[in-house]
Amino acid sequence: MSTKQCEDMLVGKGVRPTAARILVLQKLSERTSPASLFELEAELETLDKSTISRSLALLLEHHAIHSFEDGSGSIKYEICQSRSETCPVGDRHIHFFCEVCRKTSCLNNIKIPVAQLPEGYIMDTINYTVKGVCPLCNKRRSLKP
Amino acid sequence: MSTKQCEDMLVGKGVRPTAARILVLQKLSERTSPASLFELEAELETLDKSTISRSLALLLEHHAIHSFEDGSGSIKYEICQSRSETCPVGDRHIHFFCEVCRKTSCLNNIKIPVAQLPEGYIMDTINYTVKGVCPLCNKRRSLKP
DNA sequence: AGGAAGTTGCAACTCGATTGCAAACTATCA
DNA sequence: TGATAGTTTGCAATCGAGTTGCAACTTCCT
Repeated sequence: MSTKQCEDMLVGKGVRPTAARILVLQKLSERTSPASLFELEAELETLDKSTISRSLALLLEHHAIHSFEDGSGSIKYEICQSRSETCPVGDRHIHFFCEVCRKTSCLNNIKIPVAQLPEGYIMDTINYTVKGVCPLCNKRRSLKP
Repeated sequence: MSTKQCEDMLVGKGVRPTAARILVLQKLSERTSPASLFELEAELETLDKSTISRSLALLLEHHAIHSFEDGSGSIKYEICQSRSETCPVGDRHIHFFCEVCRKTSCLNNIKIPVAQLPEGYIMDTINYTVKGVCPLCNKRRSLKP
């Protein structure tokens, strides 16, 4: 997304579009896989870790981004694809965490299966993350055993 | 489970049944909801945090227990229900994390929906955790708004 | 019994993330 | 324009979960 688009998205979500927030959102929009705070820090050299952390918290609060744990030990962040105010959980895709290369990827074509909860439970979001071995590592493995 | 049963389970999984490991496994077997390292430490006063941590790592390795992230910031552990060597992911239940009381509970009747992965991906395990508001907190909320 | 291997507790450390605080910036209004 | 209140940012310190190095202890085997 362009800087302008990011700015517009922030305003649309009710967030004051500061330089730092635009940079964080734009970086997330450019990526093809979810990013951790650490990765964002490395890719946004001009911003401090704490500034990125606070920006992410604000973007999360205003539903401009999602977060989830993939088992890597750090929380992953991803821009919210849906432009609607409430991003329906059933529209969201699942993630795959490779235990060999420790990379998380989006399985964009596979949507999160939404379970029917018992009476009384209110669903906010679902973390559906598959752990295993990705095709690349799988191939690498079978070549040199 | 009795001490003897825990010991047998450890031996069956190929783990030397030391006092610490039996205590950790037994504590997990007694609980109705998953426990964090911190909780286990509090409930097992005679054992050191590091001993519990190492025991959990070993039990995980030998598939006597499962672990998953619920978004609380700490990893949760749960005894493996299935007595079979490989605990099939489709037999496992989903979890619910309440964002109000920050407690994780098992939804024993709801099994993890298993997605079909694209060619080349090897599935090891799935983390399916729903976040939201539990019935108790929901009720409490509606009483005093 | 004696020695090797495995296990445990303590303290120190690692790592991801957050917080307190002061400086810098922004918006608003006189 | 300049004063001022409110917001945002960067730095350093801190937090909290978890792991590791090491020495003491236990278990196992002959």
